[in-house]
Amino acid sequence: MQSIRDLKSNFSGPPPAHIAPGPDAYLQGNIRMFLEDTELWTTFHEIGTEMIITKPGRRMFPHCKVNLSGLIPCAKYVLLVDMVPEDGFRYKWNKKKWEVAGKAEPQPPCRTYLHPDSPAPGSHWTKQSVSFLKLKLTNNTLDQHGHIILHSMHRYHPRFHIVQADDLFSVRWSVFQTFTFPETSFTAVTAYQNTKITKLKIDYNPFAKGFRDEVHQVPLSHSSLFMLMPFLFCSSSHLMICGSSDFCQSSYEGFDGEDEELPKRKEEDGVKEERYSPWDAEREHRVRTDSPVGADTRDLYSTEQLVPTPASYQSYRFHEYGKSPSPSSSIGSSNSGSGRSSFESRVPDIATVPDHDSSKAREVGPSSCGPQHLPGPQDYTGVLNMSVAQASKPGVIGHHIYNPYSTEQPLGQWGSPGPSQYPPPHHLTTDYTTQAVHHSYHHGNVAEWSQYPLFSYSCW
DNA sequence: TCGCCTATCACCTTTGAATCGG
DNA sequence: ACCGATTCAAAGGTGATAGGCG
Repeated sequence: MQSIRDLKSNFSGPPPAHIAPGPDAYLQGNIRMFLEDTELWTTFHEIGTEMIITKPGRRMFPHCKVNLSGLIPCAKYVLLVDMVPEDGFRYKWNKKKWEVAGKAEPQPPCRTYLHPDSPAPGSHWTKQSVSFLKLKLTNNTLDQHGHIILHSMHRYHPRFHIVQADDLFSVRWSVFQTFTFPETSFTAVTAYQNTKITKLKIDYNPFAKGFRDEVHQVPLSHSSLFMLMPFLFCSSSHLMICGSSDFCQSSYEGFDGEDEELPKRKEEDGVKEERYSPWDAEREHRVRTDSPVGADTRDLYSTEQLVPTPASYQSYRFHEYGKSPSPSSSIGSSNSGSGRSSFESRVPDIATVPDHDSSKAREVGPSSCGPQHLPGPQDYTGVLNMSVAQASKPGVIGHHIYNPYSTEQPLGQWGSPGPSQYPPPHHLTTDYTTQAVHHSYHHGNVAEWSQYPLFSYSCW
């Protein structure tokens, strides 16, 4: 068993010379993405992460922060994040636990958050962690600020896309990779439902410091918590062995007690083996019973690169993603190195809020790759619309085209796709903690692009 | 009545400009 | 003139709360 810490050391930096592949090999699968603050995410996930959504937009906490490696230093990349519904349900908080409250509402306008540094050379993305701090969530379907629009009382998880592209013109022709982290799933709410989540937010979010109870104040600040990360990783690494769902299945009631110790004290328990999401049990149940999608339907890894985490998520991954409509399927693509799947596309509404961070990115000094020309703010609105038009031409079909969504599994997956819509689940290697599965995505069908709005407003 | 949403509030952190001293 | 450290105010993020709405 290998802990995430080990994995990090294994994967950080460029590949060793003796296995050093050519540039194409970089494209073929050496890109690694690691979620930072995994302990914090896991702490929330164990209880059932909730994210406040408001009309003006609310930041996430914890916020998404990732480390990247395996990028070509000289090549430019674009980083994107979108939010994928976990399932086709609406939930309600009933007596200290989440319950299904019916079918999900129609999908809100789909938006993708573009990291303000994009595009930037690989050296920029890899030299430091990449933060999506300023990503905001909103429930305002008429939002004009480029925030990601979600439905309250619905469950989502962020999906990270990295695209090798010199500019946003070429994003859609480029190979992209998608990463998800199971512990980042959350329920969008307009007001916190679980008081334990509220406590965690207050304890760990510096902006909420004013609400901390001085008597029971957290001894560890957010930052100091992660000073202990190596120890915490050691503890949690035990939990990676989670082959059977029975082992990991939990009773959510275990978290119901109001005065229960917060997970921040988990280091006291050292090797607490039963760490799980409160969703696990319910998911398992739903999969077997009332899931409208079907339990064993799709190849989750054909479209997303699930990143192993220190916690025990494996138990439900197959079930979860087997029924989850989020990732698209890719018939015949999958793990064959040359596999190029054919996708119908759904064009995301790419948007980001103006951010001074982008100016920081442009301050990146010249790298060994020679002068970098990080573009200033540009109006890509027309740019990408034009790209859509061009993409519709038959002549460009052969290009690698970015396609986070497919209509096989459109992002608006609220309709209940029949099980036959998805190929059988792909069988993973049993130990995927040692090597992440890589997939590149390519467009095959671009005709649909024009159906979807792209940059309905300019927010650069 | 209930569940959810929204506006407002006080408290806090973050950020950047202004100032000062070496 | 330059640079780094410090100070301070404005901007913005936070959960709590009361009230509105269907």
